[in-house]
Amino acid sequence: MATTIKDIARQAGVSAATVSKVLNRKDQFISEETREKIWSLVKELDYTPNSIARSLITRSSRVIGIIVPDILNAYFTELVRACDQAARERGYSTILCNSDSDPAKETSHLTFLASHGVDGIVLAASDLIPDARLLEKLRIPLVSMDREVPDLDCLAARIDTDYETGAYLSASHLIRNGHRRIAFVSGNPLASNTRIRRAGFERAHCEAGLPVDPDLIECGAFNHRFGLMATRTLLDRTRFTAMCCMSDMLAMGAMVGLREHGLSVPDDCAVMGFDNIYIAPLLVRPLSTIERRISEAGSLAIGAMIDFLDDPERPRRTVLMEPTVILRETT
Amino acid sequence: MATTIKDIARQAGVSAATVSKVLNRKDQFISEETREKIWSLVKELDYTPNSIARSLITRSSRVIGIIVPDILNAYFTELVRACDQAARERGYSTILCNSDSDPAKETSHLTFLASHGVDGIVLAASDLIPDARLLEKLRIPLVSMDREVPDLDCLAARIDTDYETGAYLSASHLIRNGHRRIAFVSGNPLASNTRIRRAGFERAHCEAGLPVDPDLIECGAFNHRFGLMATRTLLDRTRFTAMCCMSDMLAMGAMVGLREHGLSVPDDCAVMGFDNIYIAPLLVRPLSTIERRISEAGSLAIGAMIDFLDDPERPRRTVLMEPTVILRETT
DNA sequence: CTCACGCAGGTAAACGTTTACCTATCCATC
DNA sequence: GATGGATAGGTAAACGTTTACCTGCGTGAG
Repeated sequence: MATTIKDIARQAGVSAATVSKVLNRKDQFISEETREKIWSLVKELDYTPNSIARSLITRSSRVIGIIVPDILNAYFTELVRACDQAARERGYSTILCNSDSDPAKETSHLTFLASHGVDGIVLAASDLIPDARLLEKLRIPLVSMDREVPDLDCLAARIDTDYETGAYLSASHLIRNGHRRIAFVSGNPLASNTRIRRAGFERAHCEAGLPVDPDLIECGAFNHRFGLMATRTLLDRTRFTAMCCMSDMLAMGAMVGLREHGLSVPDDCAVMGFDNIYIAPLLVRPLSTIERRISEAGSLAIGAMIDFLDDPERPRRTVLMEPTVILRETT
Repeated sequence: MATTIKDIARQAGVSAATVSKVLNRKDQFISEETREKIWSLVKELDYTPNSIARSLITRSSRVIGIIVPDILNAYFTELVRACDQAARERGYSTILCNSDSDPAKETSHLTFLASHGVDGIVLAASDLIPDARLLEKLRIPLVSMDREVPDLDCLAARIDTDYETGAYLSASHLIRNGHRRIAFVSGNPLASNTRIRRAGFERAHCEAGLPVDPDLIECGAFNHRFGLMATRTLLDRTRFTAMCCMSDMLAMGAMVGLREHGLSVPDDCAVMGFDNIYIAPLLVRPLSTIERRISEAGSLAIGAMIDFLDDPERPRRTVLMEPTVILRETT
């Protein structure tokens, strides 16, 4: 049986209310003597307040829920890590949920987090738009990252990356290097974060006076498995000298596919990634990529969330992060 | 304001107790009619029980805490993913904590998890032995993974890998391939999971009648940063034709170090990893390694935890997983 | 002497559930 | 016609906190 506030109160010869006041530093009207006695009992009995009981009454848990589509994708691992760290620095904790890009799971995580009384939810890029009705109903502050989300009044912030520019930079770099047939590999073709990247990819072609061959486009998912599959499909179907992958995980899969076909990177085929996950420089052939400052994004998300929790009236933030190019050895 | 059990009760014209009974399927003495009315109201009002209130009274949250030293290490990402999945399949959720191999953080996570009423804690490999007094006091079922932990009665299971054999297999493979000077890179030299691996490494040498040169040993941490640093140190200090890295992350760092020195893998220096993280085959030079079945380990951990929660009297399990060799292109 | 106020602390309700135990009705049995 | 066991459901306490409001007491001003 863990120590409760009542144990402290009894041993200190005061009421539970007094102990609570001291613990929460609302102790301006508590004598120095009582205060000291309480603190020393707290230490002695190793008392930790029961967060559950506290949450029940205060309706605040100082916990933030994070939903990502795939924690195995190193991008999200970094993001989650950054969120968690930022949260802890501000006295919050996080609960992680993995949706597998499955809307049903996402919905169930949303209700799970709600029933566990999280103070806010960070919803990271997933292919689909969440059930607006549910979000509306939960009334839990929400920070969306890199995804379309309806404009609810519980939307605390929106953290996005300028995908259009990122994809444009990636394609432009390859075009400048003389490539004329560039494959484009990205996630769910229906999701905005793929459509927008494709627009940037096409703009680069347009400005260079190059056509975009639909045979060079493969969209499906952002993981390495799809990167491999897409590369196999592309290699069977057509010819190209470079690949513009819209995530580093895709690029890693793509390089495996190229290797299978005996093609060397970057001599036979250049590869651009996107995200600059921490593994990118560790691949034995370090990956050229687009830097996205994952940690900063995670930190921003949590910061925005907590700011909103502190003061829901403050104007909503929407941050658009500018990507930059990192050149390594694959291009 | 979320719907509560009282809202349902009022609208159904029954007491909250009745609703609770129906919801928890303790409804043998509730009429079919009432039961249906309640369920339909639950659907209609989108009622989800408040887990906090429930936990408070039942003293069970159906949440399992997981503490890992470094979520960025792909090994732990996979482990956490597997734990989470296994937990969800059995109706539990997980809360993740990252200790950065810092005993102080680990302690604070332990009390955090306790105060949030988790039903159990999975403590994954970290360098140090946790504060036994604290564990003893928390009385929360514990599953330890790949680490030394005092023999408490709240220890539900211990999931370990046969590191001795793993390291032996790794070194033996390299010795069979004709290597005579093999570097050994591992984590914290004081931790048992490094000492044990070193024993296996030495046994392989012993059986082959080879000496172990202390100059070839570098122990520090299991991440890729230390892998890189250790490789630089080793290259400066001595000569070797192979590296026996005790984690894949170390191997990834090592390969970067070898590359810096213009050495090619495996021609100039062979590299063995340990863990078989999912990234290993994605490195452009796929990594030979020791397979550890991370997912199975995670799943076992959670299974053991929940079995223990279901029946604390059942005999404790200690599982020792046997590693196997996976040969790819780095050796 | 009264009043008001500052101080130190107590009282009890509340948060949303679960659950042990109680009540009331009905029907069959002796 | 009393007893008793199903059946259907209600009552209220409990979980561990927080917090609005109350109670004395002492003291200084009027």
